[in-house]
Amino acid sequence: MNVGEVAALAGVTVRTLHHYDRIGLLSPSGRTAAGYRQYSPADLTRLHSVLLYRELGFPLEEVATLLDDPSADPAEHLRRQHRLLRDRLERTSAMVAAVEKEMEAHAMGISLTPEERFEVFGDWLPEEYAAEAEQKWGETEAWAQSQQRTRAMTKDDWLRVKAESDDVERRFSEALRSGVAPDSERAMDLAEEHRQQISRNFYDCGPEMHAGLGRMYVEDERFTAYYERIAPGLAQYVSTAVQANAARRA
Amino acid sequence: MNVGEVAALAGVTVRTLHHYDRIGLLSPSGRTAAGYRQYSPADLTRLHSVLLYRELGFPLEEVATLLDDPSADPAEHLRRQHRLLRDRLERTSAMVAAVEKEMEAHAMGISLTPEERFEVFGDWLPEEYAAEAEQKWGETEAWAQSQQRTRAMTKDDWLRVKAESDDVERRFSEALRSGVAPDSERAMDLAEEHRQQISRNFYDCGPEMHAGLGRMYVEDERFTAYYERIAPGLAQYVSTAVQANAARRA
DNA sequence: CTGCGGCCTGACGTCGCGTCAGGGTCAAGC
DNA sequence: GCTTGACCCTGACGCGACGTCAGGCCGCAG
Repeated sequence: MNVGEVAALAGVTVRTLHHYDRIGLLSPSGRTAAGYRQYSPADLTRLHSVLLYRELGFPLEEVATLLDDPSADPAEHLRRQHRLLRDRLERTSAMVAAVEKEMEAHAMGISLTPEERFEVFGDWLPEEYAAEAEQKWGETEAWAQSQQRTRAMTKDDWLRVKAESDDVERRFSEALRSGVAPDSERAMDLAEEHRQQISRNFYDCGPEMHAGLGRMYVEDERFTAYYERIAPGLAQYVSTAVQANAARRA
Repeated sequence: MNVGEVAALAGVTVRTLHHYDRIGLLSPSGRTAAGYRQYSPADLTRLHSVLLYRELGFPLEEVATLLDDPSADPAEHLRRQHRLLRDRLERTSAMVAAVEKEMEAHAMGISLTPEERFEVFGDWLPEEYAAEAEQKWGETEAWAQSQQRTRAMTKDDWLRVKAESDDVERRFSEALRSGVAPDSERAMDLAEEHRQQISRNFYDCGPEMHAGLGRMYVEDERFTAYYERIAPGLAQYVSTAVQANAARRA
């Protein structure tokens, strides 16, 4: 893909891509004979991360160090991005609530104290500060250990993890075949096991998030295909079980 | 208040306030004999709006035109800010969902298509574009009319609106006095009337938002005081009724 | 072979401040 | 009354992340 196409796809200008090239943040993996920039799928993946981190307020230089850190795998980035986005969500909710409070105060003819009105700005510092905090925390042992564990997944570990999930998937398909209802106790227990497995091995996955994944299993064809290849009807089955389990734990 | 205090309160640097002064975005309403900037409460209010709009991605010059527009009253700004924040909330949710999807895809060993991964960036353009859109839409008649209606609240209109809400508050306090349960049909109907009144006269207030307001009536002393001055126990009563009504309509 | 759109590389402009530099101000303590 | 240290002032330059030309090279449709 050449610059124009990438720019259109990612919703940025060509100039931005030029800039990222010059500062070494994202250099296309190839050039044509005429010097045209050629972007590979891997470049697009990187661009995606760049844009996410940028949106979250990181300076480009820091984005570069984050992405070029050889000790941070893709899953690590996804976890970080997820955390940062959830922070932002929380903060935005707080701001919405603050504005609603002001609306109501205004309607009633009450006026708020300045401290109160700025409090949502005051104790903020998350996104940008998150970078610093992370650097500081990056030095602590707890963090280092958790880093270690996820990063140090050897091929063996991966096979073990894969075996674990294969096991749950197999038991799901057995339950399906033997006519166990997807919203039954047994199916829900399997779903819960699935959730805990994800939390242990990949990322922190609460019931709410798990329910979201469940929906995806039937809404996105690729995830559907993944389960349907194991057994026909399994995607819908797992999806239902997962959502029933989420409802149960809520 | 002088610059340092304001800066600390609002969570910005002194330099930022200097900048806003120079570009005429926010000039303190007074100076001491020695030339020290003196910020009034009104200045703080303006600063608050400035920071909100800035956070939402508006260029400062545009913020200035928004705030200096004599045809936009405070309520108008609150409505706009509320709308923009909700847009942002939606967008951030979409991004969170996208990241979760990628996490799951990654865990399963599936890879997403580039189009898909960028779609949350692609069809975006809300916040910044919102400004443009607003300018374009600002020319349409429908918008102009709705502007007219809210802005054109004369003293008479205000009195009528006030009478309306006084009426509901009075009927609430009657219900309270005569022992009608706050989660009864009657109380909930009053709550619903309250909600529709707000929507008609002030801002669009859905059940969910109304429930939030209800919570505030007991959590924030000023709102509590407002209702308690009408009748003791009314704050809690209205709060319960409002939330019961919200639950009913959900 | 001639447009015409897309790509290239400088190079300068812009926005929203950060960061000194050089100097007055003010409340506190000696 | 005088110093001292924190806070304030006004330039003025710097910087990050691009926007915006300018001048020129592809590439392919007609």
